[in-house]
Amino acid sequence: MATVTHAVEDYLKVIWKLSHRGRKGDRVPVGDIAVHLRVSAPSVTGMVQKLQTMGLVHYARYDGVRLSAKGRKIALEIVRHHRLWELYLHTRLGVPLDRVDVEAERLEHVLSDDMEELLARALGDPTHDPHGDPIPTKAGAMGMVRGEPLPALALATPAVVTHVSDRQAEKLHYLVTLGLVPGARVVLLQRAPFGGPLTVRIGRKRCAIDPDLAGLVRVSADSPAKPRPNRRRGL
Amino acid sequence: MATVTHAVEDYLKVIWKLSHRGRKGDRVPVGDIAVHLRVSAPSVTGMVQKLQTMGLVHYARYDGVRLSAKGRKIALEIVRHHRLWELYLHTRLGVPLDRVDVEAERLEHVLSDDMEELLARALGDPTHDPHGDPIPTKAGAMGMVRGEPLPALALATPAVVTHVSDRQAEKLHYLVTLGLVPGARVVLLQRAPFGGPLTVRIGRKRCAIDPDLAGLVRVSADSPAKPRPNRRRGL
DNA sequence: AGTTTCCTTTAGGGTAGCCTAAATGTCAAG
DNA sequence: CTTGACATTTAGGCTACCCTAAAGGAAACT
Repeated sequence: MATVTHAVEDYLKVIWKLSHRGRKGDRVPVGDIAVHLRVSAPSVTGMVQKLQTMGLVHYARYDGVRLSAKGRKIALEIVRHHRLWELYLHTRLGVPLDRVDVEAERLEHVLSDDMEELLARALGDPTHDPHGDPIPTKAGAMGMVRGEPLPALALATPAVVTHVSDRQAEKLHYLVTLGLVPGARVVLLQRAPFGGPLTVRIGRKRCAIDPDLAGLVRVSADSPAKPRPNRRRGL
Repeated sequence: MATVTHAVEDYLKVIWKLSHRGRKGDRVPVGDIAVHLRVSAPSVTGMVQKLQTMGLVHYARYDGVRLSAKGRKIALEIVRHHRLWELYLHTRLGVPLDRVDVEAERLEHVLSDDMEELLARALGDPTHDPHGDPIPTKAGAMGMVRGEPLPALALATPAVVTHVSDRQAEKLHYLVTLGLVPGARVVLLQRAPFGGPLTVRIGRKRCAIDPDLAGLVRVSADSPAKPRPNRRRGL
């Protein structure tokens, strides 16, 4: 079996991510992979063919890519690494929420099994990363993203942020400056008509926010049962 | 200027290390580099030529390699990364002393300036790594290895281990099992004649140890001024 | 069906870093 | 000063990953 290089890991992770957007089954278009990896389409075709000979993906010309069981296992390992590092960087080193992704991107490829175990233990075998995304277990099982989209929250109901999407870096950065991070207490005060802005109380500040942007945030009505760890201030 | 790849960093680090053994000035033989990087000699020649065109080393055929100022700066950065990670892994994650090197070997290449700063701060801007090796400052200044070789210690004088060489992995492992790690309290009880074994009290255990092996350990007569952090047990 | 448009793939190249085999330089001992 | 032992370099090749330009398929509109 050929070696699983960093590049291979990157491809598998991206394929895994994209296959969860449920467009055409779980078949991922080659072009999408190219965009997300910032690589040319021919490069992707080439690598995907290689991944197939390695038994990591299923692939037919002009018909998208699908992870094999073996490929998915590796992808989940990488995701686990990534999210463990994110949590670690955020809670232990104080790396700001909107920067952990970039750092973890490089660290994820560099984590031995021993270290993974120590890292997970030091963090108390966590189930979610600092964005609220679930961390796959070593066996490959994975929880759900918790909560409902902030725009769907009932008015005047105290809630806690459970998840902030990290898909778009700049938007995430803005949400962080608003204080809209996992663990924050929020109340939806008002919904302007015609898809207008939401008025939200975040902590003790109040602000208006576009519903599309707010859609990147998930909240859970205030059951203070699960106070997730989210110590330390940002940089 | 060409990119500083991981491989380039590895070469510079090894050249830096080897140039400190003071054999022929600071000119490092190509062959030694090959041995230490577990790479063929021709590969080294090729890379060294490339490093020269990058202005990172001085090099003349058949006459060894010397770091340029630019090369040394990069090498010291990598050493700083390496030793910061070692200290972090050991004190914060409980990675055993005889394994931190391997892990840090990969992590050293993956540390942004921001992260380096956070890491150093989280550790209290330390001056020495868990083996007792000095950590270069960001500016490139570096302290000394402290203490004297254990075999040179005066008899019956309480002392503290300040440094354990990590050059030979198996020997280090053995020293760790003896408890001969930085911070440990030792007393040299007896020196057998004709280069025979030393009898040493380590903590409250007593053991006999070959003087060559003991030479890998440095100690400082017991001034309890600097109790270096060395928390957590091993794996 | 014909044609346009938008993927996607093939063809052909490039760089980085490693290798082995063969040639060449250095140095010391006869 | 020659020769043998050993270190080093040159020559030629391989793999991994990326690229651009051009060819090929699929799907949608006329």
